[in-house]
Amino acid sequence: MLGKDYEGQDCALARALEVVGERWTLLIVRDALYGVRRFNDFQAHLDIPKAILSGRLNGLVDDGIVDRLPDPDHRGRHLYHLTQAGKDLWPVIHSLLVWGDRYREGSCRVFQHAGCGTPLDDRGTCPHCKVAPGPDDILTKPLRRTSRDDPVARSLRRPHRMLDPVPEA
Amino acid sequence: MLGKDYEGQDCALARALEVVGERWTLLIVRDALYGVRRFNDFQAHLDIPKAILSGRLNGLVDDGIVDRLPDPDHRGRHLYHLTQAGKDLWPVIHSLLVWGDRYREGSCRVFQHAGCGTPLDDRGTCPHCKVAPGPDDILTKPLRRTSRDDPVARSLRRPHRMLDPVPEA
DNA sequence: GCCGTGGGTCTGTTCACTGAACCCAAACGC
DNA sequence: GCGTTTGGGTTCAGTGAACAGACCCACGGC
Repeated sequence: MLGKDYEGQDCALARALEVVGERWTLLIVRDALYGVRRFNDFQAHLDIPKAILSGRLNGLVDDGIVDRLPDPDHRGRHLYHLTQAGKDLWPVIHSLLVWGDRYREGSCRVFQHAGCGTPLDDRGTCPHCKVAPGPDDILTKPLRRTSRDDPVARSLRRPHRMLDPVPEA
Repeated sequence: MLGKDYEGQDCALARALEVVGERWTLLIVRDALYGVRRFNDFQAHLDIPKAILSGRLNGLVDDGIVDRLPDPDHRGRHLYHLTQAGKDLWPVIHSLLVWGDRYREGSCRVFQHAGCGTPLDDRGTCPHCKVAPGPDDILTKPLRRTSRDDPVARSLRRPHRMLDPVPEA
């Protein structure tokens, strides 16, 4: 995107959008929250050109949203996983999911507090425990079968805890 | 943006980003929440090329985020104001503001519940009343002087209720 | 009539997104 | 050993969006 910055805007919103406002970036963060960690899995699940994915992951590493670690099972490969700053983007993703669910198309997933199983409300809080759990304390499961059929989509059909790594295909 | 859609993504997040994921769009919605309604005011406050602003406003009207009404004071001009779907983007804006505040730069504004004056917490709820007020029930005021000096920025230096129209320059 | 202003549209340049091709190192089949 | 596949990229040309600036038209003031 030409000029991804918003120089003149003295505003925290503009600063946040400079990091996550580019095309694909929030979808990558969403997948990372779902537990995707391998380059190939992102690519398979997002249908994103490799050059763009590579650039976005580098940018997210530079911006401190994601850490790049060597993959212990495969020399020369990497695992990308969210930093605390990345995990703290969950409220952003969740509020967009809620809005899209209400005004565009029904959601395909439900999110519930891992501690008690209660579905989260629109503000991301557990109505039972009165807390706003972070992603590592949330279970998600699909509401319906989606149209995708890649290895990541297949793993995500089973209920699982957010941030839990998706198994290798 | 070439291909603003995310066809293969069967997900409410992708649908939401198809509406508000383009450059400038969320900043326009932010200004609309602050009470900006005139084409010229958006342009002055955002430093956005007129062609882009025109395109974005048309897109937002098409997507049902904004209504275009004739300006009763100036024949031939329009006022853009948020629909309910647009006002419901407030949680998205707020969560991005909170994230940008924490990880990028300190916020320049504070938001408080109009009913009781209590500042909102990070989830957008009023800790005193235990409700999540909509934008028409929120007061905002600047925390510090910003670097901008256009007519809209000057009006926004005074505390005011969100969605209240900014006065004509 | 003339000028200034609001709200655009048009134009040419720059630059990001895209798919396809290419590359290299490691793992695998035999 | 050797050829092939796979992962994780980089490079390339084509396309279309973003941008600044020029232009345009309707209205109001004088």
